[in-house]
Amino acid sequence: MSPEATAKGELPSSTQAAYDGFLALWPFDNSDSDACLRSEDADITHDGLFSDPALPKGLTCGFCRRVFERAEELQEHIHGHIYQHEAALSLLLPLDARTRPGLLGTVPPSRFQCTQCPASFTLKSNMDRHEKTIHFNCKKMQCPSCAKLFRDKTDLTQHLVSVHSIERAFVCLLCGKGLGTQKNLARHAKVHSKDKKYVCKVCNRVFMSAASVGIKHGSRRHGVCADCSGRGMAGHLEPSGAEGSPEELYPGEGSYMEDPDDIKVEGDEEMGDDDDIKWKDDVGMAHDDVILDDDKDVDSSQENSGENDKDFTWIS
DNA sequence: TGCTTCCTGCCAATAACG
DNA sequence: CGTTATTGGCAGGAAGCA
Repeated sequence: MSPEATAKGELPSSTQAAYDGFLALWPFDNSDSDACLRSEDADITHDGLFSDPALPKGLTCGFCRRVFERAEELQEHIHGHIYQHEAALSLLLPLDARTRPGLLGTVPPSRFQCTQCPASFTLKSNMDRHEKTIHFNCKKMQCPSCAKLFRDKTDLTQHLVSVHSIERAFVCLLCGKGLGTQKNLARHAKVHSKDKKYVCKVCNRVFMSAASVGIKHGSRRHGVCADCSGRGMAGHLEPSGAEGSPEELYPGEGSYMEDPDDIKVEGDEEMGDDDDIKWKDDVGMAHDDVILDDDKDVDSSQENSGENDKDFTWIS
């Protein structure tokens, strides 16, 4: 994250990720089938919360729809919601973002904030799109085969090709496998390319896909595999076990590094065939699986041992 | 300026494999 | 059955166009 970007108030990727996580906690209401009209129908209270016109006004919680008999009870109840959300956000956001004024209450300059949730966007049109699709559940493109709704033509086309079409227009030149979309072909190509593997910076295990690095939410952002980020973390901690969370162990921008200079496993030529890949010996993992053999790997692993907390080992 | 479209990355679900 | 690879869908950024 450049200072310029910081000065502009843009969110670091980790912060945006925290935002994403927070959005999952935000009480979206997509239940209204006629939600495209909702922006006109719905009332926004002074707290910025939805008040459903169909429910008794002023006595219904905009978060959970609980109905109260007295306004004071409702007010106290809503404050509880707000406290919960702010507490959750304070845990999700990096320290600098927590302390930076404006993040919880307003948008950074040059960004457009959604009127219904804390999300902000670089373009107003993107914000409008967000509000329509997320808050008003307005998706115009419908699949003629399964009636599933999509945001735009591209998503629908991708769905049609990948789900309903037998034809696989995009063929892998290396294995002949056909894929429905260019995106899937590009992703499939990584299977053959040895220059795109993902290595956990704690245990150095190599994964074929980014999704496999951290199945569990969040761990991938720190370049730590699911094992090391959560349940399996204890095995890789210092005996003192002082610092517990992956966030504490691997702070920073939250994004993985993609710097070939930091790669210590000598990816391309060292790995040879995929079958040659094995687990690192020094982490005590199962040896049935693949690992980067080669003395160089061991050496570089040792070199890297003291800087595990520096960068995500991202082979590219 | 607003809308549409494409590109991209992420996550969850599922298939494949040992 | 556990782990890894693959896939489909979602959503934000940004370019193109009227």
